[in-house]
Amino acid sequence: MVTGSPSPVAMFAALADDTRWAVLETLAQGDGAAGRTASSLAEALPVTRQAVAKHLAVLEAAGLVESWTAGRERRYRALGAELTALGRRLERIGDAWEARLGRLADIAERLEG
Amino acid sequence: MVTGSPSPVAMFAALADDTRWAVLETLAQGDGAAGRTASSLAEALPVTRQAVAKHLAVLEAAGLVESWTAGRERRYRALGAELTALGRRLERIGDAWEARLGRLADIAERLEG
DNA sequence: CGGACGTGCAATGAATTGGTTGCACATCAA
DNA sequence: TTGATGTGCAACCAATTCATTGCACGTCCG
Repeated sequence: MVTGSPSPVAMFAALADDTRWAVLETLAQGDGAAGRTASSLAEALPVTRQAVAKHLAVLEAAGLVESWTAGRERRYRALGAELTALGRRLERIGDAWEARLGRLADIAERLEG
Repeated sequence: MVTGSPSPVAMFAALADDTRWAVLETLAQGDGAAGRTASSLAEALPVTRQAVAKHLAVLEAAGLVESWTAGRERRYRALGAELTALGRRLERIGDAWEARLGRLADIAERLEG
């Protein structure tokens, strides 16, 4: 069953932890296409394999990571496109807030005048 | 004392809560320049004034909200520009991950060919 | 087959979080 | 001055989170 795209809030929660960022960045550094296992990641990080596995589960639930089975091991890769999409979303919201504040209007006026 | 710009992780933590988003959006809806008080926000939300005050403190520590004193009350306003900057940061990281994966190279090649 | 390796699940524990109530202090207005 | 209003701080509680250890199950290889 394909779970609908996760809520932004769930994504932010997934990104609100230093260890999780370390997992993500370690994951993104390697050869993405091949993927990496939780055990392999744990060797490069200061936490246990089980902790990494939990973080990967959170990240996958948030839609920021993808996983597949390869024999007796499970491989993961980072989904940069999802991060990019989330970033764009934030940008638009922030711009809307500033626009409402009337600042953009002032700037436009200044540019015209 | 001006605290250095808060860490992105702290910002994500601040954005990882539904009530906090409700606070932020209610704050951004009104006349931003005038600001709104915690009490005023609490009237429009299903939590107590103290809960709203705590959320505002978290948001301010994360650099997403600004506050100032006006007589006997404290007024807050949302800082959309900070949100926009955070969004851009996310975009760039996501793009870098995808680039490392070699997909952008493939796409470029396809566009050239 | 049988051992080694990789994974997943459950239980546990310390720390953090989101929310509440209660109270004390400051400020504006009648 | 006195009362009403708005804040801020502290104590407390339930729920969640991050990380650990221990164990059972599946899969590859000699």
